[in-house]
Amino acid sequence: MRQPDAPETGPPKRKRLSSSERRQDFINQAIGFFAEEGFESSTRGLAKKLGVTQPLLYRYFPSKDDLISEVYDAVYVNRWQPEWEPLLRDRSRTLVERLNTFYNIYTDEIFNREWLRIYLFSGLKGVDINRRYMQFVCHRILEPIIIEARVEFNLPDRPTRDCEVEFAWIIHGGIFYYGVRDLIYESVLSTNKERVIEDAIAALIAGLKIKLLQDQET
Amino acid sequence: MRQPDAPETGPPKRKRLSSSERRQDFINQAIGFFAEEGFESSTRGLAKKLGVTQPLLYRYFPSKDDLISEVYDAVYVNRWQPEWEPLLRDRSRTLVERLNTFYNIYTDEIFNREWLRIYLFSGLKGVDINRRYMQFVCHRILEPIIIEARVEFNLPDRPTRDCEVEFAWIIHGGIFYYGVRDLIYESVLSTNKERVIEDAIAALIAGLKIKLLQDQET
DNA sequence: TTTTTTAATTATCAAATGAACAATTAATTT
DNA sequence: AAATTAATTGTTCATTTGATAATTAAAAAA
Repeated sequence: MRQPDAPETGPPKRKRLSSSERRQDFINQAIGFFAEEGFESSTRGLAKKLGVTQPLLYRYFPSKDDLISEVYDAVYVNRWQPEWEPLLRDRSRTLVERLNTFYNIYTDEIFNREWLRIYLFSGLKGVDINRRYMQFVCHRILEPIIIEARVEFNLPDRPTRDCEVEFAWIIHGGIFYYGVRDLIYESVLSTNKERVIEDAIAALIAGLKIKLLQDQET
Repeated sequence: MRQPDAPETGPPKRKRLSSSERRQDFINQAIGFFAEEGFESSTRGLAKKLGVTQPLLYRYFPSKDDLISEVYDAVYVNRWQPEWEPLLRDRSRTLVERLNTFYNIYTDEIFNREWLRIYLFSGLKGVDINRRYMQFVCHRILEPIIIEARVEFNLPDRPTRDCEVEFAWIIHGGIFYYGVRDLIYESVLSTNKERVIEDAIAALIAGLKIKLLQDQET
């Protein structure tokens, strides 16, 4: 039912954005929508959340899958900051400092409901981009850490070993899972992220030291 | 089209199982089905996998949600073996031995596609049983570990601190995430589970030792 | 055997979904 | 004021979904 005497303020008229603005807005909000509801959810539901009609979606994306692809890109590709990489290799600082700094800003970026849920949903869907992201983590984070650790401990350079990377994965995965417990499962005891990361990094470096020295002998 | 001259073998007539047999079979197979397809998947798809008609499901379960509840019970409740608990507290063995034994048999049970995917799906769905399971892990695994560690290091008994439990969660979560990477994401470097667990436990004990001694001072 | 019970099927319903299109309306630019 | 185009309304069509009612047939009881 219409408001009887709606004055100049008027009802919310249709907003007309430029084609590119609208498109970007769709992608941004689609992230939030699919993160909450899962990728199986309807385009009608999405349109409702967007505050537009469902046919409009098809003016901007040929199909639902195309929209989802753009969501993946926005989450996986566009959120990694290139300046994070040299940070790990900055030998003017101790390894502990570097790792703490890195994991704090890295988790500042990915520890939010949206990112984590998109990650988990896409992982369960078995999409390829998920596997590629894990390789990315391996090459851009874990292997550099091991190389830097070897320098820190004055050990000769050599390729990383699988079990060394797996150990780094244990800590990295533990930190990641802390974020999941905090923001998805909402069952975390201490919300002092910095402290948790500090302890995890300490265990990572201590563990790596032992492992790298062991591996040295063989 | 019917087979023209089907002999005595006959077409597969409807199989009539006892009520309880059929019901149990439904639950067992539903675990595998929902683990693969997610809980949003149709009861028709499930019935097809079961080799029965879809309405038959509703003779055994009032609704889809009721069936899903039974799936949760079968996965979360019925797979924990009570004999695992005293194992952690058996002080006739060193802590390293106990933890390695425990995590090897524990992961033997939960590291399979079914269990892990049900866990991840239900976590995203936000169902309560997931949170309850995490509390279970906390009280039955992590806190006992910390208490046993304090004994191992000859420290006086006292209640566990949140940040100690969180540290144990980091390692536990890292191990869990190793299983996810292996069986869900299928991107693991070393499939030597025992070795990975061994390294993780070593880091857990070493990390706990430092933490517990630190916490002692304050 | 005949009767009774009940497991399982067939046939459906009402609502929701996804893809797609035509015609219309209205905000912005020229 | 005219041209452009963003966005809406309205609709179609084929599928899919959770769920129910009525029917059929296999096994157990008489």
